[in-house]
Amino acid sequence: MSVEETTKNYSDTLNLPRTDFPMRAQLSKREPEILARWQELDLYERLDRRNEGRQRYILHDGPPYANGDIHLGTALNKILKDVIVRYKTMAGFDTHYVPGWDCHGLPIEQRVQNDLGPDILKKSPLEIRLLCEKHAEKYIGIQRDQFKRLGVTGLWQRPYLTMSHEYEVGILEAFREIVARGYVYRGHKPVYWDPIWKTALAEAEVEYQEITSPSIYVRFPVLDADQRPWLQGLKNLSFVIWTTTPWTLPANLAVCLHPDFEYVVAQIGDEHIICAEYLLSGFCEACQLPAPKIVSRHRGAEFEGLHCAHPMIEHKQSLVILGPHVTLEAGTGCVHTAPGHGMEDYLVALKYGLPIFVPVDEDGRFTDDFPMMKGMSVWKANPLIVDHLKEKGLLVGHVPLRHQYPHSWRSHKPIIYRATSQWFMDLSKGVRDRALEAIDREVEWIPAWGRDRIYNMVEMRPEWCLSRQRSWGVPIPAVHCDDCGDATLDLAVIDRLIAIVAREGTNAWFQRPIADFLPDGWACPKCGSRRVEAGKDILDVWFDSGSSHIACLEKDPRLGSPAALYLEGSDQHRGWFQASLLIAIATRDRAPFRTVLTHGFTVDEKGEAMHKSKGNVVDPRDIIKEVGADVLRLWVISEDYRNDIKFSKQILERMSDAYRRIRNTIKFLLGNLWDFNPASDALPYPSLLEMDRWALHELAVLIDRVRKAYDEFEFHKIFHLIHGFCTVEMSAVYLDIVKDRLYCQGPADRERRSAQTVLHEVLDALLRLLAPILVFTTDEAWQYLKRPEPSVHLTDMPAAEAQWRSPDLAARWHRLLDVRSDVSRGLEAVRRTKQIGHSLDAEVHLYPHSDEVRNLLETSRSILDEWFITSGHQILGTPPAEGDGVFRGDHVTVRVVRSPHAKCERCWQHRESVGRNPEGTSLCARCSDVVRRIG
RNA sequence: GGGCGUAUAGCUCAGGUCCGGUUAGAGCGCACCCCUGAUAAGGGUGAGGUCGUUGGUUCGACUCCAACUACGCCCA
Repeated sequence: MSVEETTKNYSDTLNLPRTDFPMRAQLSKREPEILARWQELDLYERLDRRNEGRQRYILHDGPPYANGDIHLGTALNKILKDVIVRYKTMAGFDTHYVPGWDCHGLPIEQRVQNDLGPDILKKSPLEIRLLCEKHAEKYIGIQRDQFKRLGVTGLWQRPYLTMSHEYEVGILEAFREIVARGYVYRGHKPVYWDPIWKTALAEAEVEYQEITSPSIYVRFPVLDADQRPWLQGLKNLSFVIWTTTPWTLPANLAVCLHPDFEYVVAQIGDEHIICAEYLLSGFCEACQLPAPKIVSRHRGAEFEGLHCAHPMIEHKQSLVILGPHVTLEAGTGCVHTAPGHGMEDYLVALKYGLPIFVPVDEDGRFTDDFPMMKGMSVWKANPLIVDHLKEKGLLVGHVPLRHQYPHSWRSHKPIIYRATSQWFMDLSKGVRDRALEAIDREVEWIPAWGRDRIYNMVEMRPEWCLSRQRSWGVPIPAVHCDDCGDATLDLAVIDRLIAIVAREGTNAWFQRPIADFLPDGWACPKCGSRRVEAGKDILDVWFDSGSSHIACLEKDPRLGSPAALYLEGSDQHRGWFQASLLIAIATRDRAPFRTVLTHGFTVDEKGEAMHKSKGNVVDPRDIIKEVGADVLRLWVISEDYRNDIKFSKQILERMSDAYRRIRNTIKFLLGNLWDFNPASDALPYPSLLEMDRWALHELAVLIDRVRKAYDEFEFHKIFHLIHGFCTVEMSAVYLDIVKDRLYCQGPADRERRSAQTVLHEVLDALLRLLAPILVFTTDEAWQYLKRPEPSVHLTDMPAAEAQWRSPDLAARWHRLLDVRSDVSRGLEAVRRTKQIGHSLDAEVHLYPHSDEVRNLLETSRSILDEWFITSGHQILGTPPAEGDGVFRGDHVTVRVVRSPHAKCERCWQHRESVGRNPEGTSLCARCSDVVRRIG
């Protein structure tokens, strides 16, 4: 018999690991198979049924927009939600996760319009709406498949859609309640306006092109200089403003100054002008004025309340006001303010209670409100206005300017800013204040700074403009009078609409005659006319999604509002969280969520945002194809999502490494449990070897910490805890050590069963703890455990047994780990000299540095060889000098020598007993005994 | 320009927080070594950080203060 064959034979007597659980994951191939199995199992239904009746924990899904494929950020968001939902489910809650989609809105309408091209002219709003609906349906299907592929579980067959009839009813009910409470009013607001198409445009529909505009400096003569002692006696005193849109001057109502800037009164010839000091010289140069002489300096705030003569309209005045939006980048620091034609002008006008004056009609022509040029287009009026100013001596300078100016994406012609009639939600009648109160009293914000963020936003935001001049959305059921032009919101009309929408959807508003929605004999409340038509405006889509707590949560008896948790990106402090909060406050007088959790944004390795133009966009589908959804999920939880979440090639490689390590640990555990039946083979806790009880203590610590991290949404800690446990406590220490017992002892020996008992507990806990994260891998492994539950997802979170926790045991074994580290370093030093290879070739002489360590070692003698994986040890007295196999560690000095004994061919330990057995084999006493017993 | 954040080894994270004080930790990766009975695995040792920058307070700051820079989100 050759040596090789002998070795092989002894190999056969070992209990080597056995499992078909593959080392290589091949997730991109295996995951779809597991998904199919879940489908067959009806896993979601089983889970959902199991949950029914338990305490609720409702994570309410913020609906993604039903347009395009999912991106990395969407994937991250859904994975985070899924981890929470799955954890809470396994922790004993009824989670009933209903995903949703946001279906209405401009992006889809725009896509449809683009596809239609010029044909759009021939389409009615209703036809456009049908195309939009189709588009949304298509992408809901696409995204749903992509989410499922990520392993996200939920009620995919019955999601909530903001365009469903049921949901639309909910939106209208919310709107009705807000109308009923008197929070909706008609007001004005400037919008981008295309005078060619006579239509409002959204920001996204505006493109910028370079044009030449008249750039003029205009005097606003001060009428009441005598009100300020420091202005008295100054001749020809005026503010000077700068504008590139002379046509907005007729609509001027104010001159706006920055309260904190330094302004000067400057003398130029026989006149005095007021402008920001910083801009004085530049402006004089531009207007080719002689050098000014500074008369006095004042803060902007000191001019507030003065009046100027209106430059275009006789007997009209312009008020001097203050605003923080004034800049020193160009002009004079005195800003011509026309609230009907500029967003900032509008906002500052609201503060001062100025009217929103719009002397321009939908064709871009002046109205009766500016009789001088009535009927003339603003573009034609521009030069005439400049001439007029020159005649009146108000023009200080005129310098044509090339600059970027907004154009319509449809007509490609310059557009104007123009205030139009809109519906608003009134925040001033208590809604804002109650919302602020709720932010502090009713909601936990995670991270805590989310509170400051949304609080400031709600506090500072303008009134909510609810109306949009689009087709794809929920109609605002206003009735417009043909005679007086008044628009009315009538609860009876809304109720009729709601009843019809429940059956037909909101298309009804666009296709049925208005009479269907009017109570008998309905007439315009203002003029009594019966000639009326349906309003064409739709609701802001934020109102759609912001109604979800009514349209989704309140409608489903399994859900209910408020929800336990909303979880979205931090952009939603302005978006969904705020819309939801305002609607809930305005209709239910409370917040719709108890906790709001936010995550950051996915960025590239440099921490920069992902943009198509930058070419750093990552498609989650590519990652899934390359490494699988479980690795992607592992990445999601490994990063602290409260900050920005970085993604890079390197990070993904590290994640794949980490995944492999976890997978291999699972494989090793499975491999050593092939002949272990927990019911009959597990040892009771008191019968376990001490080292094994220590391992259980470590497991208990892991379980406690991981569960705490789950409960506190600190997922990245879970990654580090579990990965560290697999790598350090298990692979590097416990599993490495326990291999001897597992392989070499008799299959049913106490030493082996004790270790297996622990391995089984570890594997069981590990799979459950990881189940919400590695949803595929843990379930794949679970099948090899042959448990009654067909899926790990139908089990509960593990809980550590109280008796496992033993701080005394832990303290003792942590000291032993310290010594082990010294021994390892000593072994390594000798290994470098090639005197030993495997640590089993060595015997270690230990010289403790303290009585405490000596005592520790003396009382641990029976396990020291196993613990160090060496062949023999001695505990000795005075440490020798360092050098030649002697290493001075932190706790012991170690001398490493080659074991003088022969090597057991079975367990590879060097033992005095090797060969001293009746059979005459080159085995140690332990192994010859085992071999004899197993025959 | 405003509001809210972030900035510790190549990567992912700890920590020191409120009471500033000896050599700032872990895992991964990397280098080198060992093993070949977890094997496209496993073990060991080791090298990596002026804790974003600059000032200030202090006997002493990564930790306190200020300014700045970069990056992110939301506004303007």
